[in-house]
Amino acid sequence: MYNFRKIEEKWQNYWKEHETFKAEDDFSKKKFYGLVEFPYPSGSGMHVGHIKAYSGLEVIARKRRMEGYNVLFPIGFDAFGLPTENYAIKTNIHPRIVTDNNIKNFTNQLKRVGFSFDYERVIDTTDENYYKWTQWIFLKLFEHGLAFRDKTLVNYCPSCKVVLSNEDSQGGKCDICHSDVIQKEKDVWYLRITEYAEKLLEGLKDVDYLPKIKLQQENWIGKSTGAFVNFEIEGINDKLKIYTTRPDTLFGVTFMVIAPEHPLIDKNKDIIENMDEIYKYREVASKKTEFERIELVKDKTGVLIKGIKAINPVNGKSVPIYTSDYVMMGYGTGAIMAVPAHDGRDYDFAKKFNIDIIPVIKNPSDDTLPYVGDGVMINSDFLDGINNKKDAIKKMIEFLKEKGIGEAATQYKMKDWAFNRQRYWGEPIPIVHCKHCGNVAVPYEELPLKLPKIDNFAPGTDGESPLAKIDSFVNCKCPKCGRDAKRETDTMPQWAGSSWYYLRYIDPHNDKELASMDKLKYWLPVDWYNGGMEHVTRHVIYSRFWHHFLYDIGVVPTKEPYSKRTAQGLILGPDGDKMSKSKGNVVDPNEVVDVYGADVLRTYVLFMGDYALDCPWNDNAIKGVSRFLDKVYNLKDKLNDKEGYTKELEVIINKTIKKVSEDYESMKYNTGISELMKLVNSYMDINSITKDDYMILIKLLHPVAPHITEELNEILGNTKLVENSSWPKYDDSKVVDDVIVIAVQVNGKVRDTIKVRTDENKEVVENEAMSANNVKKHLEGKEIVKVIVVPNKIVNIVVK
RNA sequence: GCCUGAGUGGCGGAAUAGGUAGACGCACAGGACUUAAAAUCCUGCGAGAUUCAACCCUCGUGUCGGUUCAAGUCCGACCUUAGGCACCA
Repeated sequence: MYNFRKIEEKWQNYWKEHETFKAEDDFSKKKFYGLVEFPYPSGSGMHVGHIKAYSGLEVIARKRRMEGYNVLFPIGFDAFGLPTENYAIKTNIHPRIVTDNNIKNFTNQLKRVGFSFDYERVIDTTDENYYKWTQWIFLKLFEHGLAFRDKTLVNYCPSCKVVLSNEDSQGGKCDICHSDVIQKEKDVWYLRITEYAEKLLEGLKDVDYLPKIKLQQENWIGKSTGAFVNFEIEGINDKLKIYTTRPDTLFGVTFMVIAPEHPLIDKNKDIIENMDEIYKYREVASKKTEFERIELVKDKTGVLIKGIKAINPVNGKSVPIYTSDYVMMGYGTGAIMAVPAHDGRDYDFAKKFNIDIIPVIKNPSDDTLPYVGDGVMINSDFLDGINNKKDAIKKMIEFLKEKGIGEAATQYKMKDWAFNRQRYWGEPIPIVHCKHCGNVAVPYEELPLKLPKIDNFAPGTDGESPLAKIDSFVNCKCPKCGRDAKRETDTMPQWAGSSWYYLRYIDPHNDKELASMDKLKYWLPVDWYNGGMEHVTRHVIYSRFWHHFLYDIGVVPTKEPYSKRTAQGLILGPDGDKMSKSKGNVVDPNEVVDVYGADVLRTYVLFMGDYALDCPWNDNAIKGVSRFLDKVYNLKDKLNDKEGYTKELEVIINKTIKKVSEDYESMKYNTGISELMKLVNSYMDINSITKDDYMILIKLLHPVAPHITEELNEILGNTKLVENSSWPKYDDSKVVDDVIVIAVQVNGKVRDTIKVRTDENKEVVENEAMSANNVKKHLEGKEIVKVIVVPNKIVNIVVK
């Protein structure tokens, strides 16, 4: 085995000394900005999953350097967050110290693997020079009315007196003390991301994201089109506004449903006859946890509101109004028109409460209801006989508009972004609450608003942040009127720092602005962003939102932050399960580097399977990769420049360059590496190889296994790094063999193979095929119906 | 329930403008080298039938149908599995 320890240490030191991977702000050069998701520096150190995630773009970054690009390939740390805070609570060690140690540990590990990051540009979201600008962006959002305070219901544990996330309160029980979680009303900060829903959706058209990534974002944004329709309330001067995506089915409305919290109820509590019953229902519904709501999907509950009725504006029919928790206040108008014949949920409800069901679209196959498909309108007056989707929707919307009872409308599922946590280890929200002036922004020149040093990180009582206990932090003067005021004590969520970090890499030490426009203009957009599928909705959408906003206020020069986004698959444990400490199937990258070296680890994580798919770790398979690199190294003993190579080898080499180049670009690293293995096998089969041929292998392998290739390059007497050399080119005329083997089928079954010249004319090929030994046998006594010759591919003889 | 992927040897996985299924690697078996082992090198390796042996033959890419000279690949219906969304009107 080659001495990887010595070689890898040597080259890592060399790269560090010579700043080999430093990105230059030289605007005359063509640039490539490759981005990987920066890690959360957890106490348990790096995971092999990190190695896989970074190795993908590492290959591209190194290839780009060889192609002459000025490459920015940065790394940093997303270091605010709960695990560190919880660890601090347990051990009473300050999160700052914990974070610094973890970052040190991560950095050492990253360097041991030899990633070509520019360590001059490392950022840490918990650094006050960084979060100063996170706070700055928040203030800009606040200034533009996109950050606001509103009441919401949060999961609250009355025993621990803390606000819990959904994850920490599963099944309605507090994760820590197992008592019942209640829903508590609280004032929280929101970012108005819904304002950008359309722009975020629209922007997807201009970027190159994997189709499944675009789809997930589209679903997350959840645009739907339909109409608002106003229903009169019988006898009183009031209206019920509903949202529907199916205005075509208006004639099929047999009842209305409103959310339990709908204001119509309280507004009319004097005429409603069964308020007691409704109050009771409302209370039960509000206590239902998320979990129960999902479980009880099929069992519809609700209460008929007695005393008020709605009038269907298209036919004047009087219909009952129910309240049910299957309609939610947070979407549309919190009220729906129910068409049980053509909606599954309305149908279930109607069956349970014995309500009329009137079909308005003919089910083309049978009369089964509910029928949610398209078809011809029936029982619908002026819509009868036309197709619902093609014509009825349009016609109905025109009708609604003309009569002034409704209009076309668009809705989004996406909700505003709840932007605060009651925790210590996060960016302080730079707002002061003043009795006289309300919520007042901390002046820009006072940023960063530093996180005060405290000793007790446990959450405050009554669901408050630990910061609420620090009087010297809380008590302050109102920046506007100068009177006594109190600071906001909540901190920002972990998503904040990661929403703009790619901008800071571009100009990490700037203390005047978050990044200079000149540099942003040169480096943006990120050319290629790779990361996990789990961040495709939240993180990527949040950062796109911030970027769009920053574009609108003239801080960044592009609309979209990332022009391309890909995602890698997980590395599963050797048992095929997701790696987790509790299962004991976690592979430590350090141990692999100790035994096999960094180059083997890097090569293996890329070779183990399709980069985009999940794949189990296999302790044995890594040996094959180790053998491969040994062979590459040992080939140096076969060097002999005198001997010229054969035509056959020339084709193999050209084909390899082509295939490897293409495979790297499409992240098919596994087949790219297998191609290199084949090339090595070809080299092994001959007596000696030339330096030129060896260099091709070294260069193609370099992005994957850079230490061994730099070493071999030096052994070959080159003074220029492989990293600074050029990517091999192939000759298009030399990627095809002169003679190829093609299969001959009889009735679709392969019976023999023949050797023919490439692009040989059809007649010759046909004759060859007919006279192949085993083919003749199958043709005996049969009548030839047809002969199909596909050039350079196959011959198929059809017989009877 | 809806939306996405994925189902191919003992294992990880190759091969899709339809054209020799199983590249490459692992594991395994036999051989060479060695006092021996490790390492390395060579050979074999989907299943079955047949044969002294080879050729040859049959079957085979989750299931069932279909289109085609030809289907892992296209179409229809389903099954399993992973992930995402979830009473979104």
